[in-house]
Amino acid sequence: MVSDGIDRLGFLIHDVQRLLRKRFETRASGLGLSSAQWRLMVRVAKEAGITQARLAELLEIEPISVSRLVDRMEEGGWIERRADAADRRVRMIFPTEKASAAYADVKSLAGEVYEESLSGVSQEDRRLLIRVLDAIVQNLTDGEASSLEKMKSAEGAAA
Amino acid sequence: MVSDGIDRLGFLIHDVQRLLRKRFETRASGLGLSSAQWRLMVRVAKEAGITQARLAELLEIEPISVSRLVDRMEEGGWIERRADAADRRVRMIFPTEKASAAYADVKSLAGEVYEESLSGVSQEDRRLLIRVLDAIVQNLTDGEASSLEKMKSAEGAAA
DNA sequence: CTTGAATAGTAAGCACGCTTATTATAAGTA
DNA sequence: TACTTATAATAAGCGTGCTTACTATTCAAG
Repeated sequence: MVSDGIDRLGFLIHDVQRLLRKRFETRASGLGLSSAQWRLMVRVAKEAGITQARLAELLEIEPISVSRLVDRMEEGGWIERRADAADRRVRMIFPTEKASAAYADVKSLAGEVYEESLSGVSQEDRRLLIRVLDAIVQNLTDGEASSLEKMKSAEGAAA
Repeated sequence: MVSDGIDRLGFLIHDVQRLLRKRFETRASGLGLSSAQWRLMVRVAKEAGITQARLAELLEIEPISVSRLVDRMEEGGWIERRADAADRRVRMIFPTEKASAAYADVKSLAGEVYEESLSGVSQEDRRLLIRVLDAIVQNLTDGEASSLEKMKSAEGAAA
């Protein structure tokens, strides 16, 4: 009950995240693509022309973090910013040729890392792992992420 | 096979780690203790007088990262550095009164966060989660961490 | 004892997250 | 139309990780 290991959950998740990131970045070091940059690249690949504000929402990081990540990715030649004719505040993000060419390779590289990390784990246990991780995300997201808006409306009505 | 969700493992682990850290730090914000500082504090609580070099090994971060983490924790009044009479290179780390007093509270706070995150997950699934995460750490650690030393010996013999 | 390698700690500077504040533009309203 | 508020992006500066490079000290060989 006390020794079910749940008290190690935080440290364990921290370790797994660190090791996965390290191994991915070691593999991708030839490309010069970090895991944060890869996460953003996936979104841009799915929706070319996406705005930075939308990227911030999807990646659940702050707009300023997107801004600087995009800076470095633009320098690295992975994406490019273009102006939006309809809204001059907006910078639309497009993948470069280089990004489109590398996409499939990086994706399979990520797949290899996952495969290595799950060596010896049964298909059934893998499915359960994903299911439980999804549940954790749900539990920690409920009443946090989307309730920000609700809070604002509620408080706003009182003020 | 393709849709077992394993291709989301990296993003999922990343999200879980981020959400756990965020919730912990929100709860602990009154204390002014970050999750990185908490990880270090646990080690110091278990072994008062531990050296920074040993902390770097245990936390699996670089000595320079420990150095600056310890700087901030010293400023925060959580730990103190003391000289080692036997080895003047060494700075021994001790918890302060404040740290000792807060330890149990922070530990139970962490427990609450884990409990919230696992709401609705059966005891059996929790045990399996921990087991699989341990397996991943094993898989990603093998031939990396401890082989550093072996590499050095091997290369050293050739040079 | 002296020389050279190893070890403990730190400095400088970068990546990627944050908070807080600012600028430019759009959109809503009196 | 003019004023106010909201939105998109960025700037400045901090926390926590990294690499690379440095100092101080200890240890191992000779």
